[in-house]
Amino acid sequence: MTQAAQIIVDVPTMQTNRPYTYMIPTDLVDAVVPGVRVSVPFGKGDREVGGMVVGLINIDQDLEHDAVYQGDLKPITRLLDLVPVLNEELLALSDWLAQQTFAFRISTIQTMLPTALKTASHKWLVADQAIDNDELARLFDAQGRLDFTATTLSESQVKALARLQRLGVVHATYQVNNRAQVKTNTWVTSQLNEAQVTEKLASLRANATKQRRVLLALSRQVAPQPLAELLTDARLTRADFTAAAQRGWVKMTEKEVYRDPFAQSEVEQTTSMMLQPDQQQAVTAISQAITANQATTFLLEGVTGSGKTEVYLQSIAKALAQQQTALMLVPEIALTPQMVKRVRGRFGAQVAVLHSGLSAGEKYDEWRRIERHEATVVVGARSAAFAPLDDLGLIIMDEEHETSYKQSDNPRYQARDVLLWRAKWHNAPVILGSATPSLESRARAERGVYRHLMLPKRINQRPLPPVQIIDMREQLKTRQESNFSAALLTALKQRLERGEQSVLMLNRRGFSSFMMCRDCGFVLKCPNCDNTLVLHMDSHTMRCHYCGHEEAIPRRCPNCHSKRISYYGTGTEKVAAELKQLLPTARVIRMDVDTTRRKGMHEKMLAAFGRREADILLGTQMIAKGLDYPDVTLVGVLNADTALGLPDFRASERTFQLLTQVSGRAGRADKAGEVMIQTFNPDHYAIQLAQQQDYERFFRVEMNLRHLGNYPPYFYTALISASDQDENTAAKKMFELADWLKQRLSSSTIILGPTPRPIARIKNRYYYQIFLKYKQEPQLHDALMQILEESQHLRGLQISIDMEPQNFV
DNA sequence: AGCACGCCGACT
DNA sequence: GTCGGCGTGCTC
Repeated sequence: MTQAAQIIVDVPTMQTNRPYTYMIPTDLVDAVVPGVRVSVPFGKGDREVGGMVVGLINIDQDLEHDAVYQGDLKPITRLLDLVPVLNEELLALSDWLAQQTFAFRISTIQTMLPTALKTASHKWLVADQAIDNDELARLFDAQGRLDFTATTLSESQVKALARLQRLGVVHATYQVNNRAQVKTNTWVTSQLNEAQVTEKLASLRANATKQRRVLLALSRQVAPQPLAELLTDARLTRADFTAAAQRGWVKMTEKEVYRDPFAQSEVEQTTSMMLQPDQQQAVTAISQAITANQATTFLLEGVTGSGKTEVYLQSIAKALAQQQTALMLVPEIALTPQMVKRVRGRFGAQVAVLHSGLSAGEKYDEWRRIERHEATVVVGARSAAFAPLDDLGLIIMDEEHETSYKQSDNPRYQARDVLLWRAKWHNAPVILGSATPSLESRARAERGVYRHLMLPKRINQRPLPPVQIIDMREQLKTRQESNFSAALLTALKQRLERGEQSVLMLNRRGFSSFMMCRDCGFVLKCPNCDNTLVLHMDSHTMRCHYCGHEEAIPRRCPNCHSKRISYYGTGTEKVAAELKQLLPTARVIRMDVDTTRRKGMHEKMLAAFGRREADILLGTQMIAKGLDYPDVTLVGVLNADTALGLPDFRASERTFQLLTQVSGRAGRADKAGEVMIQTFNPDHYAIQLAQQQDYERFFRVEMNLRHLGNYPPYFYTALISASDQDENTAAKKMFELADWLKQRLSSSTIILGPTPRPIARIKNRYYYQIFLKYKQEPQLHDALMQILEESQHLRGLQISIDMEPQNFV
């Protein structure tokens, strides 16, 4: 019986998006199993590429089958893992996900693995003969090797090297690197007993101070100890112990350690809290599903402060009590230490955390703790949906309406769908929690697809803070171009006097500072992308957010040479400057993408605000989530409606969710809070209903509008985009495609477009898109697959497909 | 992706 | 004649 391996190679293209069959060398039989990474020769030049074993076949038995490749098989070169890094479940999930998102299988596999386990393939050129060209010869090192991947070479150099290769002067070798670095600590074990130490000490040369110190250190402790500890107190270096090891005094061993992202923070243990009747009902229903191993999906709808987290925690406890594991997703932004602390406070060291703030090494270590069953509860952002937990008993998605759960680039997956798939695999219930559920989820709850659980009351029984809407149109008539209405300013002053804190939110969605000429209306745009350049005060440049193009801030209008060109719109910097003028004594912390870019800054700033080192916290959307400070009695939204102008059918939903969420931030403890929303659209239903905190009404109104507009949740959506360097080619191809789709799909499907994308040109490529709305379209998957396959033959045209897109810009 | 094959124009 | 330009197709 001869076994061969089915391998997905790390070559992300349409043509190679299928398993390849490789021979298993005799010494690797038994070790090559599905889920291990390997290195294989691929293509004419036998360059080494990474690959993932996804299956084994018996070539003697299956020889007659058409499924088996009939040509000669190449052998696997090398094994990168001794133990599978993906289990059966995750391999199956990667397959399903590739289908769902029209991504390459290797891409979905890579997405599931921590960065440390992504292979990098490396190419070297080796000189076999002397190279007569001096310039080229200099590129090679003393061993006659040239790192082709790492060295930047000019085009002419590449060509010259290619000729040398053809002439047989040099040849190429390849290597697949395994980047997984296991961190180890050195431990020192003394090989001497007390008597021997004394004896050695006596016989030492008088000036052998280092040896003396080593022996003294050893005399203090016989048990093995970490080298680092020995080095702290005794003016010794690693070299001294290496020398001691050579003398046979000690034995040095490497012991694997985890990079612990919690290292510095000790958390206080907490215990279950008493539940309100609504909470109790929810926990009971969820517990029953956990016990019965039912893949029920619960929609847990509860206003801010209604105690959703306690329901999560007690449900997790239930799963753990059953010897099962639990997975909890939270939006990246909410993954502040506060949230992690709450989970860790209840479940201690068995909690693993996965989010983008961790280094590659830390993530890898957390991942291994999960994989080895040392961690049984995982809290993480979107990508943690793939945490390698076995035997899942419960899955939770907090703030399920958050758009960050959908990845915006390939593979464009929706974490919620991944969780529902895994729930089915494990027969485990899912909790989708939110104060303002997405219309999609809420509609499913309505139809009984999900079980609806409600937490309508706030735990402390205190009412939600009063919300006041301030009409900025009035404001504009009296005081010009200010970000602050008289009412908000008065309220801010009041808090200052009383020594209370305020939070100000600037809605940056659909909004940024750009340069506009006050005389001719000229707007500065990117020369590559036609996209408006955004003002960056930190670097004093105008920057394109799509291609990274940067240029100086213009002094005069490039169009009419007027000096009256200045920025338009509002960044937090500008607001902060205005605040300084209006309230010179107020201490302000400004929090936005620019000030929180550095790792850990986000937490630091929030902590400083929590310690009352500032009176006002000014920030973008990122401050809307998760903060809970007792002394905040005023929340102000400077511009509630910037998102409403966006060409996006979810604009109202997003605005409503944001305002509702931020309103919940005021007066959570014993002091009464107040919310002020500044807007130019005071009559808009999203703003009105957010003021009344009336999700139910909003749901009805919005559902009605979605129904009229044939939008989700009444219709499914898909976005096909195509780009080409030539605008006409892109447009022409897309019109053909739309026609073809019209023939192919049912008449109930609505095909919108093709239209140029809102930002039609990015990096000198022109974008066109087709938007599909459909109810039932069994043909759709095949049709889209066919489009992707056929686009391979169209040089230059790139097509991408986004199912249920979240962003249209 | 990256490599080879193959068919055309510009040279030693 | 050959060298090398890029368009085309394949990788177990």
